[in-house]
Amino acid sequence: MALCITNTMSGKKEPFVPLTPGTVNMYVCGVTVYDQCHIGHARALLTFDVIHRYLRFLGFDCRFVRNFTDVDDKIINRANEEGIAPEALAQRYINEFHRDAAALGLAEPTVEPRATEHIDGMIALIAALVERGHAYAVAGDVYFAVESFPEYGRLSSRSLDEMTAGARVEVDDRKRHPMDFALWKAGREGEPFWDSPWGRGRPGWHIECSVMSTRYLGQPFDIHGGGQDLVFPHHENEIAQSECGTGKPFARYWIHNGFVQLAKEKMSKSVGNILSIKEVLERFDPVALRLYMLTTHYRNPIEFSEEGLTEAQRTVARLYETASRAERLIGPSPDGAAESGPMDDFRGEMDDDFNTPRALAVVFEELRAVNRLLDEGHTRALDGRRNGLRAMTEALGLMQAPPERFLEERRRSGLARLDLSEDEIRRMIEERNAARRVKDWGQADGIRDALKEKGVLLRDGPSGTTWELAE
RNA sequence: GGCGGCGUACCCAAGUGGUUAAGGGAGAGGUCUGCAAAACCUCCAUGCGGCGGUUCGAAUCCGCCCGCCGCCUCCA
Repeated sequence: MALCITNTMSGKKEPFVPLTPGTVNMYVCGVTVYDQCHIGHARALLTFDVIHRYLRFLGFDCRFVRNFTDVDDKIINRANEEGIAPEALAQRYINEFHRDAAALGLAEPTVEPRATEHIDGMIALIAALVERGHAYAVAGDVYFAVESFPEYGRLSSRSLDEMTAGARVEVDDRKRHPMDFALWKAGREGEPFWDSPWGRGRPGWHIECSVMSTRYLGQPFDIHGGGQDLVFPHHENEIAQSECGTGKPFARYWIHNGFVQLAKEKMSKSVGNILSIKEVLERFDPVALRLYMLTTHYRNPIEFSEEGLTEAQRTVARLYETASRAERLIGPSPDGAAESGPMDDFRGEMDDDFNTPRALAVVFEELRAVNRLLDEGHTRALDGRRNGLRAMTEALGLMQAPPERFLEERRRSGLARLDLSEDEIRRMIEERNAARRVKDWGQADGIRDALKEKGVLLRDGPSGTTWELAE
């Protein structure tokens, strides 16, 4: 089965055929850098990280561009409030973004362009639009004339009439049509500006993505992605600008991820229910967050759930413990050949519009199979299955560190939150094992309970007693 | 008002016309263990918001109703 993708443009699942065999060009709208990223951003980031990883897993040479929008009204307003330069504010949040991205374990994009580095390209595209009669200048502003593009509204499947009827559209006499949008904004005092044929000013919101995507990927390119909320107006406007400016089609497959909800509600500033990535990662493992996100299909809404994250945390430990057990028994061989049956199943599910919930079902079945073989000490059969499990979890970005190192790190960071040292735990385990040797079960169980009270769980195995932290 | 999505077991969540409705968690029983824990094994929805309809056959298609959510304004 070949890869199929639900294309927002058609609303249907379509076989994915890249423009150039073996290569995928993908652009994903990044963030406007004026504030901390929240878990809604995390979902979009993780969704496209998994898509990116999976495309590479399939062997595609995947060129992945994710931008920063670093000139915008919100940035200017926020910078003014803080009394600092917009550039400084943007840089601060670009730095913050990079920290979050690293914490989330995102694979690096091929290019990470900034809007302010592409002003020339934007001016050129706007000039082309004016020349072709798709845009008009009014007192230093330049607007896109939506009526000049019959296809306008196709992505979001609505017509200009539907958009205007009863919609909350601001009245602006300078616009020819209420839905016309700004390509270029005349500069005001105290704002960043660039010289242009229409005077000093700055770009409108959508033009930067039209320019940066095609600058690095050509036009048309294969995949354009982003959050569901960008379908209209952002992506609709990008299409209008790019197709009218060049006369060529823009992006071929449109992918949009669903929202993160908080208490059944969309997370938004106005509701005041924002949860930053940082806050969440202070309490939950990034891999657990990733796993949790993947348990719901990327197009569906997902509820932020403490219970769900805690459960995911447990599952991540299970995954790494099994991988670690296997390494101890048969050694590491992450590049070894994988058992083909389960891998085919996994690919079949992922090929079906990146159906991660089903792909995870395969992962869990393999996890059980590997544990069974481990229990039986069946080393010969183990190798292929273990390699397969490893390959699947790596393709999803769930396994990014050697298992033992991950578990060690997890213990260390968890321990930092308890008033207990590793030595102390070892000492108590020693004490308990001494009691066990003389069959003083009361004393042994007492020590175990005391540790459990502190959040340390003991496990007696044939090769001694190990411990782990409760979630 | 216009456009779109969702409602599946105690919880999360796939499945969108056809043998037994994935998977995870919880729960029950079992193997192992001094007892636990972990791991493994077994069980756990004749039913998929409700009511009609189409069909040999529907969670899956159609209609109506109920409930929830998103977009139409900055938003991942």
